[in-house]
Amino acid sequence: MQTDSILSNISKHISLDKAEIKYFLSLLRTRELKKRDFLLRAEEPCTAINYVNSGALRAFYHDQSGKEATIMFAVADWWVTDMPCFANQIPAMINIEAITKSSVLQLEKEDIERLYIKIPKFERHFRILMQNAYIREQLRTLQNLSMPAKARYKIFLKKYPKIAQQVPQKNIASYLGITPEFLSTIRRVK
Amino acid sequence: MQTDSILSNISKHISLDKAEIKYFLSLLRTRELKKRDFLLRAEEPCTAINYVNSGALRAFYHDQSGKEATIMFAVADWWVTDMPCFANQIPAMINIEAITKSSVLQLEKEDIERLYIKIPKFERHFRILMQNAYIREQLRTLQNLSMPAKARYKIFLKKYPKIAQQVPQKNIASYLGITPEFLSTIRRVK
DNA sequence: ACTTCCACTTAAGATAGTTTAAGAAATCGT
DNA sequence: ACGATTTCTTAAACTATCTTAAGTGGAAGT
Repeated sequence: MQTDSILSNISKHISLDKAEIKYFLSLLRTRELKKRDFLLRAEEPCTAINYVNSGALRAFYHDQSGKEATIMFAVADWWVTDMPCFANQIPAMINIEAITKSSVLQLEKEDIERLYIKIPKFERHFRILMQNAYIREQLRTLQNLSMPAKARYKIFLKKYPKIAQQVPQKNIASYLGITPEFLSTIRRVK
Repeated sequence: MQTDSILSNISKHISLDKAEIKYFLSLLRTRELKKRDFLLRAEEPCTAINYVNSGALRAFYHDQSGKEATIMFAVADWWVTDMPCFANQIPAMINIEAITKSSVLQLEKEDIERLYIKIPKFERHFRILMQNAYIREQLRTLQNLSMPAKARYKIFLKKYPKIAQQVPQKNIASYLGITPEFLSTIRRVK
């Protein structure tokens, strides 16, 4: 199991001794995904939170009319799940699909709850992760409300240049909340 | 100082003994706001996180062109701050204004950091708050991307009926990301 | 090598939301 | 209780973004 990356992710916020590291790692399970495999499908139970070791994934919502809204991309060193459904143990609303061959480490809901009890420091780690996720989402809301699509696209390119190269245009369009056709016209006129 | 409400807010997630309660309360400072007073102004340092005892507040962003985007409302039993700026100790981007006469309890950044060290259980409390805030924002993003204004308005009314009654229409419009005029036409046709 | 499929582009017509302006209704200060 | 301000509504003209449709090029499958 590839564990260097996740341990360095965690050591950004808390420090663990050998026994704690061993216990933590014992809770993880590797999941390998080929391009276009689903890590999670809507309607299924969402039981795990996932750390991305390598590759790129996309979390998206499929509305009644079949239109897709991309909630987030996740590349190496990101955590991803359907948080509303993971937290409340209800069926997933969103899908998570591998855009490229990917490798993730999964931590099950029951195990993370045990982890919080056994090693309370992890509350801090995930408090900081949740705080950062909240901050990111809030800034995104702010941009969605106050900026036209073109400005949002430029910010996206600046903020996530790697992702912009790894994923198809139509996914970026659905992240920005516009159609692929309209993204195309935005791109035409620099 | 009114403390019943905040203690019951905290006891939803963690339990404190007498000494811990005493210490926690010693860190709080009451702030009374008249209607239209600002709890925080853009550009100023954002040093505190605020718990709303009573009243109603609105957090909003003012873009270059002077257009307002309402980030969130906060009524009794909500926590509010400019989280990006609070977390990173940079000048505030948003304003927080009292919509009605309000009373809040403030917890300073340095104090909350001390609190995390002295009573680590609070990491859990704020982990859950941050997680809920993240979930709320993510659902909002999803709605902003995949629904027209009218559907978003209906959801807003359903989710926050109290707020809908307490705040002016134009604020709701700026929360939804539309003009007050357009909100008016949406409301006309039930 | 050929076919099929999918991503991306372009363009025309349709719709959701904005802007401007004006009047009506509610609220505020004195 | 009054006038002054602010909020809400209505309507017309305008703009951003969507829908549909058609065409191009590249990737994948056989």
